[in-house]
Amino acid sequence: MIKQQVNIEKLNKTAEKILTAARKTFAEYGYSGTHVDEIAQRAGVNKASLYYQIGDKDTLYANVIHQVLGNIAQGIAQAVARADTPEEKLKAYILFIADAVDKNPEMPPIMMREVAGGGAHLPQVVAEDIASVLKVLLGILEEGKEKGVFNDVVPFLIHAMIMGSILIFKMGTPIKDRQMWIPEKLKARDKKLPGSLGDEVARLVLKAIKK
Amino acid sequence: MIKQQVNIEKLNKTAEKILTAARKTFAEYGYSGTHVDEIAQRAGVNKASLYYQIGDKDTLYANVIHQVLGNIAQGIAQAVARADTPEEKLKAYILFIADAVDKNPEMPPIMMREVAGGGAHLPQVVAEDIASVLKVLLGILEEGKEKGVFNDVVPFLIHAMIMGSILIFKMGTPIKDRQMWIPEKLKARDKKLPGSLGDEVARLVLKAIKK
DNA sequence: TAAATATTTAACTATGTGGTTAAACCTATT
DNA sequence: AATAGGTTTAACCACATAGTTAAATATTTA
Repeated sequence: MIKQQVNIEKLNKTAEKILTAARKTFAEYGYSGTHVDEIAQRAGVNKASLYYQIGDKDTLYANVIHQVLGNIAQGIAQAVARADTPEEKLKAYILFIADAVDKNPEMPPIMMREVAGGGAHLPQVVAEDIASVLKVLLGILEEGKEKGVFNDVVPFLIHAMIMGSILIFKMGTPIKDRQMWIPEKLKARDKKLPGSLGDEVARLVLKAIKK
Repeated sequence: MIKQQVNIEKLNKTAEKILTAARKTFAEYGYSGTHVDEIAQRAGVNKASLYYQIGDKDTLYANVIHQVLGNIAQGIAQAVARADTPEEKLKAYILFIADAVDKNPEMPPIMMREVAGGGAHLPQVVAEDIASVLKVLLGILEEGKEKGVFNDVVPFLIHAMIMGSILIFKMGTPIKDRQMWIPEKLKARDKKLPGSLGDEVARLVLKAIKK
């Protein structure tokens, strides 16, 4: 599953159109549900051109997933570094992820399907990026524990809680709102999210682990 | 996408084998990634027999998803009813879900892919089941708020937090443990989950929303 | 401008996949 | 045992889909 990466810096117009179309299509239908013909059609290019510019379906997917998931790591590290206390660092961490998800609406479905599939087509580059994000979280939690502001927690469960809250809320809301038989109270209540999703998740998680 | 439901009560051996194989295969590869031939092969029956007993791929999937997601609703309501205080009810709620996931390892991947796909092939029966689960949670949170033990929260975000924590932790752990470049500290720490996953999630969520 | 190179295209191929069919094979009833 | 109804099966079909090819068309280089 490890395929060549297209140099994203020097992408021509055609390749850009293809990758954008691929990102949307993979996000919508998943790897197996996506047809190369549809990507070509959405991009407005001939299928052979797609193969010429990027490569086969696997390569296409590897590039998309790298583009979507790969570039978050360093951003997080920077955002966290700017904060002082463990509380502020954790808040910065969560806000950055929530913001990345906002700016990158294809990320939630792709990540969720990837997790659901056991990371079967995760290229190593991306897995390493994720690992580095986890390492940042681990550092924050340890510092908080040492300084006596956080309880002893299971780091990966905190990760699951943060990512899960954000991903499921993002993806679940449209489904919920489409269903008529959902109690009105629930819909009404969720409309008035106090602040951003990131703010709210940060509040809850901080309250959950603070001493 | 709404298809006939096979009467699960009076299932013969063949149909059972087929549905079991289908459940595993759909969980592993998702709807589009699953091939009817593989289900038949895993079940040890001829493909035509599969069509004779259950129906086409859509019907097969609808039955699987109903079997996996549908029967939780009433169980939750009962478990919650047995508890007295809102805190105990919420704990019972979370423990029941964690337990259901444990007993039903196909549930996490199927649910996650369903959410990722925007609930595109969710049969109405199942969607209604999920709605009733949400209604139970809403009741608990409102009671807690009225009695002054819970803060004012966004119910669907609490739902996302509970489900997200459980699903992502369950599905993410094997991926994480397979990756060599994950910090050893993280792996070691997670080995000693104090109590069950449900216990830990319940503790965190309760602490997050308690006044 | 002309040759060489890069890029795009329509048409094609091979294979995979969902679904069907008609015959063979059980199983129970008379 | 003979018959009828239910069940399974091998073989088959139509279509979809990933990937290729060789020619046509831009683009760059000399």
